[in-house]
Amino acid sequence: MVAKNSPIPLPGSCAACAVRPFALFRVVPQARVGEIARVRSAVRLVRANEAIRDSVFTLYAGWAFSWTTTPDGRRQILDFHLPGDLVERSEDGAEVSALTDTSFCVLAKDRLCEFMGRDPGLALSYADGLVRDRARLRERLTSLGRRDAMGRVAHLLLELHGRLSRRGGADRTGAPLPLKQAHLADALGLSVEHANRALAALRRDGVASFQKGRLDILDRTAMEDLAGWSTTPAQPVLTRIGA
Amino acid sequence: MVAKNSPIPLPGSCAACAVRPFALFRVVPQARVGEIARVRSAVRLVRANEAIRDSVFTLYAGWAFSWTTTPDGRRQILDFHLPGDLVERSEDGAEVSALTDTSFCVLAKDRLCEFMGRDPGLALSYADGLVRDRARLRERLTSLGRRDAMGRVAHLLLELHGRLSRRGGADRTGAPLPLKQAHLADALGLSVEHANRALAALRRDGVASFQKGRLDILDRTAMEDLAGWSTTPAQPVLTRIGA
DNA sequence: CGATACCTTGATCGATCTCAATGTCGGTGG
DNA sequence: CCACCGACATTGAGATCGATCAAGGTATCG
Repeated sequence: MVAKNSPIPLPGSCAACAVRPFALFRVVPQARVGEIARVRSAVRLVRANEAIRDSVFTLYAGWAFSWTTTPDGRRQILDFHLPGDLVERSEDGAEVSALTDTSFCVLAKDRLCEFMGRDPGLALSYADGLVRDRARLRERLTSLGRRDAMGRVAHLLLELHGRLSRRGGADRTGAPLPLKQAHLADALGLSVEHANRALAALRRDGVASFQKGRLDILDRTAMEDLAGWSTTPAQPVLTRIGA
Repeated sequence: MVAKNSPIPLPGSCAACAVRPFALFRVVPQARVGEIARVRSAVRLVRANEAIRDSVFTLYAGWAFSWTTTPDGRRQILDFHLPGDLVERSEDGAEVSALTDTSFCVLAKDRLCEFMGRDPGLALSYADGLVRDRARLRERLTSLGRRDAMGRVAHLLLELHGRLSRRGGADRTGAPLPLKQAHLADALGLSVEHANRALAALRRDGVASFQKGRLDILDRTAMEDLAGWSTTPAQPVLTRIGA
């Protein structure tokens, strides 16, 4: 509700887009950027905690997340979305909400489909994103199925750190993470209280500290160990497109 | 190890393939089946419980499953694969094993990539499969995060029943499921003993019975209720290809 | 008949949830 | 400037669900 002055940058020209190297359209050569612009149907800004109603968009700035609720009203966070991510809503009953203030490019479904139907490289880029989503979900499933609270928390923190690193949004020892403990809890199938205790334990053991929106990795080895971190960084086997 | 006479059919000509309507290549018109045949690099038969080493294949007969283990040796089943499913190995550290005796067509990665790079419809068909995988994983994640043992079991049984139905492998009231209780447990993050108790409870309450490789849905409504079943059947938003 | 794989049951233990406070901090209105 | 408020984080105690450990039971197969 609070308006505050918006520090959130809005996406500008596709040609100079800062997140394109990480986004769906990274495979489109500079000479054909015009075709991208025609797929973009709107630019939008959504404030933290607001729902996002557009069904396909590329996040430009800020974080978002997808979630569902069970009939008894408990929330499960399905994935976090970072700048550059292609997000699709209502693939199922899932909702998408802004975690921080966000800005993004809304894509026209039909025009995107048409573009992909004409450009196999783009379709494969789309598939590549899906393969990554799947890999992430599989890791998370393993967390919820077979890791204890500390392991789950450590694993998610490492995952987010890694994703940020790849985009240049983190240094080796830490990163800003705009999450609340409730987000961690709802992503990991824990109660807020227990998530809190797990974080406290990580801090107590000198493994990692996550406070005031900042993650600090104090002992990477211990953390990977706790998380059962797979050294293999999930290589897509079929979507070896250019980038 | 036991040889038995193999009741497992081997895939034959692509043109007459019985599972193609559900498989990646469903989008290739009959006139161009020849191109499919060139992607197939081998036909294989793998016995129940054996590992599958091929990295990309279309399952033709039997069931398979993907799984990982945590460093402490606990198994997490990531997904079950049914006839027609495209399966990729080693996208991460995950293994694939035959659940029953299986037969499948091994695909040559490079030739498949080349085909998809030439035929956007095929690439989109690939993406479509990934979207479905993702939807399934999200449902499962919700199960492990927010549903209790009975809910998880009910949900997975309904999911498998639905997938079989769509292929004509089930009737409204039940279906053959070649799983052991250990598979349910490892897919759902439960101990075998507790999975057993959950199944017993479902039977006791007249909801569903899963015994000797057969699922019987006794009270569909109660079961969906327990499972927190989402009525929305996960519609892909971007991959509206022909089939 | 024994062996093996799978299912079932019981008793106990422990991780995590729930419920109920308390603490902290930034912002806001007086 | 101060008192208050709301959002979030933290802590404690007790209740629970599901894990573990330990036996049996059952069926199939050689």
